Amino acid sequence: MKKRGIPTLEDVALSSNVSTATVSRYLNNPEKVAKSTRSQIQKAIQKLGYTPNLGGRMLASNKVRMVGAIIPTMANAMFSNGIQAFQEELSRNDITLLISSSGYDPKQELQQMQSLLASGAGGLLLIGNERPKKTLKFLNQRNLPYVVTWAYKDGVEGFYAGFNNRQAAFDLAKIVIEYGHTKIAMIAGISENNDRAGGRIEGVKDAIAEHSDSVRLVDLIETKYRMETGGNAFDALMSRVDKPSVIMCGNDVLAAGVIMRARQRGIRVPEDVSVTGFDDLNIASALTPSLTTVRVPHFAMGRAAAKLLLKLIRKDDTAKSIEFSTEIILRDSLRRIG
Amino acid sequence: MKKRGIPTLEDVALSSNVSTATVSRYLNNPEKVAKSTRSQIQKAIQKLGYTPNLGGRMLASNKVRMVGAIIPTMANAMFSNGIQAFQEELSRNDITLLISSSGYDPKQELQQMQSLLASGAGGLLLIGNERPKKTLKFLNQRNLPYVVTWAYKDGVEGFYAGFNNRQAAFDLAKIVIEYGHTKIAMIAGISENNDRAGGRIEGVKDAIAEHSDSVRLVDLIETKYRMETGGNAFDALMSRVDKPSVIMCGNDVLAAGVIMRARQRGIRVPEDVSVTGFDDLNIASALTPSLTTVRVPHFAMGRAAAKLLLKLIRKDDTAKSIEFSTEIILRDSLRRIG
DNA sequence: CTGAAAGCGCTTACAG
DNA sequence: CTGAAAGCGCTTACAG
Repeated sequence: MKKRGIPTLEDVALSSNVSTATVSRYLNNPEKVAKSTRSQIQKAIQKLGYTPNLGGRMLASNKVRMVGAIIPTMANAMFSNGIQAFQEELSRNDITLLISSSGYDPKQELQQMQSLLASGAGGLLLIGNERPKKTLKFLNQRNLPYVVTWAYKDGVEGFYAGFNNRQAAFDLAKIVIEYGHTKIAMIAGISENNDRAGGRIEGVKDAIAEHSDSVRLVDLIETKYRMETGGNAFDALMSRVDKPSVIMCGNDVLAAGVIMRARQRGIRVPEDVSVTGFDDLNIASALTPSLTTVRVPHFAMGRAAAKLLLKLIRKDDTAKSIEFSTEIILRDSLRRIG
Repeated sequence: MKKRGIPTLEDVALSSNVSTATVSRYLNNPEKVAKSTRSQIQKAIQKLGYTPNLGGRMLASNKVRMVGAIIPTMANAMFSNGIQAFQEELSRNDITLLISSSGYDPKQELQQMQSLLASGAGGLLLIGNERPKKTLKFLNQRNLPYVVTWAYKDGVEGFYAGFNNRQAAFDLAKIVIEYGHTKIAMIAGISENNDRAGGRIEGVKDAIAEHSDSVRLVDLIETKYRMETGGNAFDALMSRVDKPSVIMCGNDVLAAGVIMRARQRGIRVPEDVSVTGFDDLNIASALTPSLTTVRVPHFAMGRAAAKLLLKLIRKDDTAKSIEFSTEIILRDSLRRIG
């Protein structure tokens, strides 16, 4: 027992009159050790209070014991449920989750990536598909298994457990148009470096383009996903001469901000203006009026992402991207007009 | 570059014409390396995409590089902001966060604890103060630094960065009583193994006890922190002959469920019944009516917890528990009566 | 079923 | 300011 008094594998070997190789075998593949030897070792471990040293293990073997996730933010509930499911699935496989946040900043994301790798991550969960060449090069160079979630792209290399933001927003916008709305405004997330926000904008534009004779995009404001900024954008929109009949929001947090601000201003939703969200967070059903939004299968997605990542780590050939479908949830904040 | 193609410190040394010792120094104490050497090494690291190997580092030195957090759940926004702040502060100190969730189950908490330690955690963030002897013994035996948050206890061993749930609930209940409410019902979280939920219940009871001649606790329902269970509890309360004039909820999620269900039932808040929450999540201000609640300084608390834990890890003598005060946020869901 | 030995990638006195 | 070398605790072919 060296300096720090912490018993090592060697101490166990000495104390049980076998080699370190045998103790190691006992620890990792007990069935490869004779029964009588097993109990000797077991006793020695008990007596010494031995616990394997992670550093030694990591260095000597190459097993993945941890994976990392980098999410834009833990504030708000946007990613909570997905990450919860991701972590639970990892835990079931005896893998620990390292987590960090990037604040929607690609530079920070790269930095966090490096730091997670340095912390032993043997795989990564990333949000969205848009990142600088430098980051991609790093990932590639390290040959690190990773899964992209919250987004989905067809026919592209890489592995996804996500959904098509553009399609989902398109579907919702089609319904909005079908409901008779011709003057659409959008309050979106900031699309730079954020393909989810960007995709949602594109989806709305696509739908409008299909009805370019009658429907138009009155205004588009990009802003941070916060209730307050959503409220501010709402004020800006409603002070236009050319007011929208519906405000499509890039997520539920923005929509909550809009609905709250509308109440403060005495503007009625949906009588004076309709509102839609995206995500179907808890908040969506709790708002007054309840929010028409897009339901994203956060939980299933997080879990699937973990399973996929695990397969990649194990070099399982059956690893395959999964696209989740989203669902339009019609509630009271969107009304038929015209 | 050995087999797996992952560059090692040696590769960097080779590529920059210095010894591994110097590269290591550059990594750990750049100021001990000549400027010109630094930039050589920097270039090589860039070129190779080198990231230090954790196993090697852990084995060679004894520095703490990761700490773990075990939170009851990541679903909902309850802990999100606190954990976000915690992680950011750790990141500033080059420490990675290992995270896991216990589902409010003490057995799982212990298991997660062991697994986080086996994953290299050199310190722990724990929520609340109530845990089985077995868990405490384990913590003690490992002599592991840990900080308790979301709770605070005076004159007890251990380190806290939290607040007094009982006092906070007491303060809110006093105001409720001052507003003229005499028939109080409470929908609380499940208090078994949850001192935060328990403390909030006690606080309300304390306040009622001070007015036992005029005020009483009509009913107390303990349930999971979910909107739906909150709604169900609301139904149960409003089907009583002896209806409460106010429903104090153990947190904002429950309160949101109550307000939503009330609307569905055609029961007006606060005209027919007042409602209060706890936490001041985003949702609180977005509800209609907006929710009277207790504001918890999640962000400051998470950050302080990280700083405290870091001090404990560094064996800094100035490490000291911090108690945060909470604030009553008066909004529309609570009205004066009588 | 077991052991001797090489090696995993890093840090750190120790010398210079 | 820099390098040679020992050593951290484990796993794993390879022999036997």
